[in-house]
Amino acid sequence: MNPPDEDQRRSLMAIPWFAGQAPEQAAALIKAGRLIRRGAGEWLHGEGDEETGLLAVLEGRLKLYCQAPGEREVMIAIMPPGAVMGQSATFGGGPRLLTVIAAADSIVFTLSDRALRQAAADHPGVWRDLAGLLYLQLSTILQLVAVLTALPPRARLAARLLQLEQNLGVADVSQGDLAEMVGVTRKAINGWLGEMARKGWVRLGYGRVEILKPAALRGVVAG
Amino acid sequence: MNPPDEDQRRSLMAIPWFAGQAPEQAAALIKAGRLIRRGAGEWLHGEGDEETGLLAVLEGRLKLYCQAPGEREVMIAIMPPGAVMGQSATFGGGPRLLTVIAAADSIVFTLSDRALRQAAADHPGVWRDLAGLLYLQLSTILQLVAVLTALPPRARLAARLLQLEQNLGVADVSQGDLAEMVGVTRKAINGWLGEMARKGWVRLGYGRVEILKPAALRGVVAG
DNA sequence: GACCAACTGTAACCCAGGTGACGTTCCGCC
DNA sequence: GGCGGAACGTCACCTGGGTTACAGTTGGTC
Repeated sequence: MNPPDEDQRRSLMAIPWFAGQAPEQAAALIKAGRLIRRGAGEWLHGEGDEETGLLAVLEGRLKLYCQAPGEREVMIAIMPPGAVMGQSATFGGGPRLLTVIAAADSIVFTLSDRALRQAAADHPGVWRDLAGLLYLQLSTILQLVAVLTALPPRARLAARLLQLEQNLGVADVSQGDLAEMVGVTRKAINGWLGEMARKGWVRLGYGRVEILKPAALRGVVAG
Repeated sequence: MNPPDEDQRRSLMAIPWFAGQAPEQAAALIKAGRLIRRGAGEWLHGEGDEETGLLAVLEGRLKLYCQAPGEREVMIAIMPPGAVMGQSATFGGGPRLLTVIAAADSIVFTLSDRALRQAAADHPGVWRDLAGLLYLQLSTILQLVAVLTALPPRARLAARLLQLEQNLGVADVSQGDLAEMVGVTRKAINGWLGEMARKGWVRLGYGRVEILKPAALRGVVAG
């Protein structure tokens, strides 16, 4: 719950979304925000924080859960360091839409909507960049929707793996989490990953999947 | 391609998103926009228009298609009159993300990002309302993602029907379109709708589904 | 070093839904 | 009033993945 120190400011400035802004504006935003720490498995907010605003992962990893009808919660994404998210937990008066849980010990930069508005008073460009961020998120999720409706399960798995590795070569996910995200059972995931491993496309680890042949996965996605 | 006339301005002002804004601001936005007409089946843009901005349906009905990997296009939503959408067809340099096609003869209000920025110069509140709109869309699509990953196919169908009827009691969709949105074959849709019809939950028509017992559908969604 | 929790591998059975193809009914247009 | 295209209803076969339950591993913790 502290303002970022010098080191952390530098890390934040390196995040693409901030890096793309006018330097003074980014600095102002960073100054207005707060850092919070969460241990693995901890719930992100809930202490009366404003629940609408921005979220940026500095260290660790956040799991995003979304409320589905019938008491279910689905994990829809995992945010790695550097990811930025515009969030509005309560909008339109409905129940909480998004639940954010730390998957590992994490340091997260948060910026409430109020702080955002204040910063925007001095730097009107904030609004444009916020809109840009939201547009970007919209396209990401839209893409997700397309994948979910159009692709058969195995292709969905491949798409998810590619999305999770993000050129890192490794996706840090358990097969159980993958199953939840893809919307199938862990058994199915396990079987398909086994196939892929036999073909030499991936190497399986404990809570991780190493992608050896991304091109092959892309082939599966394309059908 | 004309500015809205008096009547149409009134219709636009009645759309919730505009209605929620400061009247002068909404008026300025409406004045800055353009109306376009499209016949059923026509492609919405493509004549070199700016492709980022706002879209509001005045009359008719728009189908939203999203590009999925492997040359596939999935219909993800149908916009009824009154729906507003922030769109950014090309963002991040990728290929076209969203394709908009008129499902019936339609009149659509469009507002380019440039016009939006100009209007925002006089009425800074525009940005806040735009962000609000985008947040709202984000939650809608997020909800869609949750439904798609967590729910079994029949529940997805029920959820879609409820979403499409919007308290009108009738969903104007063909079974083929439903199939595409739910991500199953038309045959499956046909069977399930048949079941529901036998139970008296819905009445089937040509290119339409009349919802008689929304509560029963909600039950299916909840599982 | 021992323990516990989380994660991974696997089995037999079953049913939902996909495939591909066909005839029929409905709507709008000429 | 007839025609063409779109939407609906149905068939037989078959694969894929769900279900449930258990055993073997890994890694972190005390």
